[in-house]
Amino acid sequence: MSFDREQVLRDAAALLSRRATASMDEIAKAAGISRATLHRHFPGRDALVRALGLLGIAQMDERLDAARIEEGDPVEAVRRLIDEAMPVSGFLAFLYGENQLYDMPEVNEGWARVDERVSALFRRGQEQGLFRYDLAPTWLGEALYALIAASAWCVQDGRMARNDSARMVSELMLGGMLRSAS
Amino acid sequence: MSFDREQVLRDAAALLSRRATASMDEIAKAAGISRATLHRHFPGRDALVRALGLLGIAQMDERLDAARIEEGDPVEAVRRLIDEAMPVSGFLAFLYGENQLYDMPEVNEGWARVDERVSALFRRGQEQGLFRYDLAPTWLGEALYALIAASAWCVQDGRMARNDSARMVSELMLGGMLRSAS
Amino acid sequence: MSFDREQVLRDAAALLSRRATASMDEIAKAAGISRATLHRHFPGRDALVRALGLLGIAQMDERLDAARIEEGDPVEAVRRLIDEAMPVSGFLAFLYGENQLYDMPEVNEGWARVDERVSALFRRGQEQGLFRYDLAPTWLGEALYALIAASAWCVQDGRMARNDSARMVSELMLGGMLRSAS
Amino acid sequence: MSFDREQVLRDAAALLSRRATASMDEIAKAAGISRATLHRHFPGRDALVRALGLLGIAQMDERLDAARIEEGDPVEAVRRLIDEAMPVSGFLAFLYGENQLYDMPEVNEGWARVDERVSALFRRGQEQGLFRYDLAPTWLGEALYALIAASAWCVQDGRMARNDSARMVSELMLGGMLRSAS
DNA sequence: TATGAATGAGTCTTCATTCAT
DNA sequence: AATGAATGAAGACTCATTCAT
Repeated sequence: MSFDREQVLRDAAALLSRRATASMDEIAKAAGISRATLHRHFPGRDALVRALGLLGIAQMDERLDAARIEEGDPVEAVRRLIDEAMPVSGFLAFLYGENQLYDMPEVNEGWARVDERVSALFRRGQEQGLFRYDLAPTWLGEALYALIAASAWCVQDGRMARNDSARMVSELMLGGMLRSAS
Repeated sequence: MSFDREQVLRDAAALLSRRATASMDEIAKAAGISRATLHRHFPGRDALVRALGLLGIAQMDERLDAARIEEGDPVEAVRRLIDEAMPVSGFLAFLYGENQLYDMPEVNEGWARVDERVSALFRRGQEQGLFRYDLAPTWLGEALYALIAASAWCVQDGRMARNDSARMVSELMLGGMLRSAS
Repeated sequence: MSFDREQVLRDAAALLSRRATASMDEIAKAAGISRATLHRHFPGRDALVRALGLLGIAQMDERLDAARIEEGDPVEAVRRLIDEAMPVSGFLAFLYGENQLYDMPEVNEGWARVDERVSALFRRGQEQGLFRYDLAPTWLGEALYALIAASAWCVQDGRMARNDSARMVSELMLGGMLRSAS
Repeated sequence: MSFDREQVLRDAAALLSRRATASMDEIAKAAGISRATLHRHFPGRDALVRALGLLGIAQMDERLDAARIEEGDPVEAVRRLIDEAMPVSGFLAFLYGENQLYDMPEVNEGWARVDERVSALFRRGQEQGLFRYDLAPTWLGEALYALIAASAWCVQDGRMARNDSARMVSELMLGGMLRSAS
């Protein structure tokens, strides 16, 4: 069985974002490989966590690029952002929840860059008079990550269809739950 | 220094909801007592987690009662729910994130009851034509918990004023981030 | 250095029969392995004590078989019993002194079986008019275990030659200390 | 309830000779007093063990005096020794089994003195041609302590009548278990 | 003197990690 | 690359001990 680094990391992120206390043994099992192999490729738990952080950030950067969030209508940009981010929601959930990452400067910086890009989008929407002024861009960012993570867990647990998740997040973020005014 | 069980649990919930891997030592320090004292009152980590789960559920039940979420205008009921829940948002964040609780039947049942009350409110809002039909009550519940937890963390980290948090969650849930809706 | 389960148990029995309060660390050191390795093979102190009890009983059963204590002249049977038991005297001393074993049904039953075989030998000797009637089989059994344990400790402490120990016990049990009896 | 130091020590010796791992709590309960009281009178577990050792030795010295083991017929002296020692058999069992005592010089010396007096008796018996030459005085001493301890436990467990115990030990030591020659 | 709270110290236990096969 | 053994390091837990009531 060949070793698929990205798949292993995906499985690890999915597990760790739900159970931060998972042992290396459980992680290896979840990824379908042996402890020793896991250790060979990621020498130490810290190395694994770092790799998860770095890959997660790289993925997010790619997705933000693909979504061209700096361009066009902010509302549509938010939709594209969510659509693009959803396939890597497992990594985002991990990044959002894992506090150990705070001790890793490189990861921290990378995440700050990602977060800044997202915040900039929200600011741009506010400046164009499209987004509410009374919700801080920082909070909108946090809320977005929280909702994407929540939807990822719902999908994982079978409480939501994978194909619905992007819309569930987009609609709530953009329109709220009220039927009213629209 | 006298031992305040509820305060200890509050501190423990705040810490554990952020770092599920926190050691008993860290928890004790966060609560300002010694490891041994923590163990005397909660014999074993499981006991502590269980106590946290049970207290969190009891608190939520109280708050749902206080908010009278089964009564009146669903929109106002949601606002009251969020207002009331915010003071115990630390416990809610813990309940939302701690997967070990799944192994404790009593806690599980309690949480299911709380969750059902919340879902019922969302269903009621939909039946009255006030809430959108295309967002499942289950998802709205998850989103609500996720946003409350996120706001609790923002407050903890000093990125949001405590007094703003309820409004931040309410507005996003009810109105979404778009200005146009008003 | 390869792991020899029986040797580890032998060392543990020798130590625990003398110092019931010995820590797992001391036991591991006495066996020439690390604490962690000891724990890997015997997960928890109870498991170690149980294993010691079960092995001790199995050894005694074997030795009673080998000594054919149910056959032939009771006096000779007692001599054979002592001769055979001496090589496992460390385990017998452990079984004799360790009261934690009382909480382990399987060990308890095994020991009761061993004890019954020994008592039966003493009863048989009495019935054949060879052993004194005024010393109860139960007491003779206790005395035998106590003397074997005592001799094991004397050998351990270098106060008695290993090769003498069986005779020391046999002679005292059978003939008493008086010279006149001969 | 007045505090009876000797009674407390007697109870403690009885418990500790059987369960060396007994906690201070259990010891206090066995003696019918509170932990704090036990600690007031014996500041620390070591102090308690030391007090037990010293009292046990003092008792034995008294009993050896009372038995006048240095005088008269060695056989009768052995009988008197056993008769006198039996009431303090609990302490003797403790002294015999407790290895922690080896670290206490005063106790060690005291015990050496007691042991020497007992050994001297056995030597005297051999010199007078009454005791067997092939059983070393050291071994006879060990055997005597072991049998007295064993009988104490049998009495404690209800497997032997208190009034029989001295005879059970004397007869076995002096005459052995054989009916034959006498 | 008894009781219950609090804690430092030390033991028990687990886990990440390495190594040999 | 997989497996099982071995272990240091770290966390969980218990107990002796002190203190306040």
